[in-house]
Amino acid sequence: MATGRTHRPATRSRGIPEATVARLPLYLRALTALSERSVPTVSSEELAAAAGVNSAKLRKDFSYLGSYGTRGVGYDVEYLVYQISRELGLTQDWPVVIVGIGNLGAALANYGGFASRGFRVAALIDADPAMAGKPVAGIPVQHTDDLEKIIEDNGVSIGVIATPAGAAQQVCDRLVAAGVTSILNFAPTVLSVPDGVDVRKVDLSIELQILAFHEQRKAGEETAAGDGALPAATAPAVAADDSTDQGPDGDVPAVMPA
Amino acid sequence: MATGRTHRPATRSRGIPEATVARLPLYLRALTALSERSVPTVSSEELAAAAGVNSAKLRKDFSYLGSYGTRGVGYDVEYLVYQISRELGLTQDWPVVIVGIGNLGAALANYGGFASRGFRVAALIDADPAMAGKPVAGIPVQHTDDLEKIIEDNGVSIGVIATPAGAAQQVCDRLVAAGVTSILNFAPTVLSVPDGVDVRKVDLSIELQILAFHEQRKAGEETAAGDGALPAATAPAVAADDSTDQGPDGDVPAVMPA
DNA sequence: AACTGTGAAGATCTTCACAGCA
DNA sequence: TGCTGTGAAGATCTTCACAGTT
Repeated sequence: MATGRTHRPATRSRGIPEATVARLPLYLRALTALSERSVPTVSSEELAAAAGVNSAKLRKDFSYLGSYGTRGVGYDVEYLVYQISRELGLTQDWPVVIVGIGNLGAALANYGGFASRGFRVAALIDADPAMAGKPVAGIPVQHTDDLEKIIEDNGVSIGVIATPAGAAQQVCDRLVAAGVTSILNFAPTVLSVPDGVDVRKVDLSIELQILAFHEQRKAGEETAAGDGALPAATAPAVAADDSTDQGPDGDVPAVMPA
Repeated sequence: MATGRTHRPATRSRGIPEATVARLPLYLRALTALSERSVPTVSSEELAAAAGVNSAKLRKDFSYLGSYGTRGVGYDVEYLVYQISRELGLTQDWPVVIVGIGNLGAALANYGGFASRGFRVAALIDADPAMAGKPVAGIPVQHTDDLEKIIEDNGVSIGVIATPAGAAQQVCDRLVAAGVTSILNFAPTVLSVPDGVDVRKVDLSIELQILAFHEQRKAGEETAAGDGALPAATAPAVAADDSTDQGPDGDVPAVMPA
């Protein structure tokens, strides 16, 4: 979605596949955990298991970043953490604004992992005058009227939209006009943005619908395949593949923000 | 991720591509909006624009469901809404439990769109004894001790995990053991599940990291490509493609649920 | 004339399998 | 010997372009 947009001929050299980029955060998390346990090196097999992907895929992914491993040994954990962080642009600080401080917006503001890795909540913005000044997660909520000024003053380039669907496009337009070039959209709307602006969407409704689809199919198979014959595998296996399919929503925004 | 899992030889006939399934909710939402405006028919071109995808893709997607359109005319909105709903399994009611009623869990419980389309919050579960009995979104929170009973009594097959990362796998195991076969995971953990159980993950941290990657690249291009020559397109264009890349997280769960 | 449905080409992504280095 | 890095095969997904239908 919106992300993989190839503005320009899609650079050949710096060309890290979008699917790979989407997995780098996973690897980074697994590596961070290893780092905290002071594990010095990991093999592609071990790391792949921790990240829930297959080892060939992981090696191929890393090959796009360069040759950071050592044959016969594996990868140096600290070194990889640094390289991936750098590649993802996490060695710098990204000020983020959250627009729409309702249930979800407040939950996001309280999200601990935010600050943990390169991101900092620079401001909370809401259209409700009654919210203005009220602190959420220790940060005073500001009114939408000042959106442009806030974006500019803080040099914000990443915005999170957690408003109701109806307000999303308008908020998006203002964010973009003010200089934001990356948007994480929690409202169940398809946002229109100029070329060069990336949009990613997160939607509870869509996810549930996709699960329902598979759930329904399972129910059907039971009857058709006749359960009983071929007990089917039940041994625990790593599930998380690489979510190459997630999709946006379908109805109302995840929680009705202010 | 976990979803596209092809248990069994991957049925040939009923084989709707995973990428298509992920887009059906998008189409459904666009169609529902048209239906509310009493629009009788739409062309693939119009619907595609509303859903933020390209029309050829939409037509191909629909072709997997059957031939529901009329050449020279388009698609009957009501009919398509029904067909897609049926395909997604939304013509039946899916009881859902949310485990971990912290900031995020509460926000999810309050999510209006939940009930709107086939889903019903059957129960809220939290490990904090102090939460027990307290109503959230009008539903009394129940203690984790009763998890199995709740799942069985309500015939729940879809569970939402909004606990801290540390508790996720354990909760997942219990949900699965009690009969849940589809899980929506908001905790930043790779869940291990038996074959046949679908897991989808939603992670704020991952999404932001992916945006940061592209954001960083944009900054680099500016300098390299030398802005000035070739002003580049700036005309608003539909952004939302089809989120075929979303990924799971990387650090802490979206908001620290109880 | 307008628009769907789809074979075929193209682009991406995944997985295999093994050469090559430590 | 152990494990990475990667060409090549395979699987999916996307887009084209046009035949077919109303």
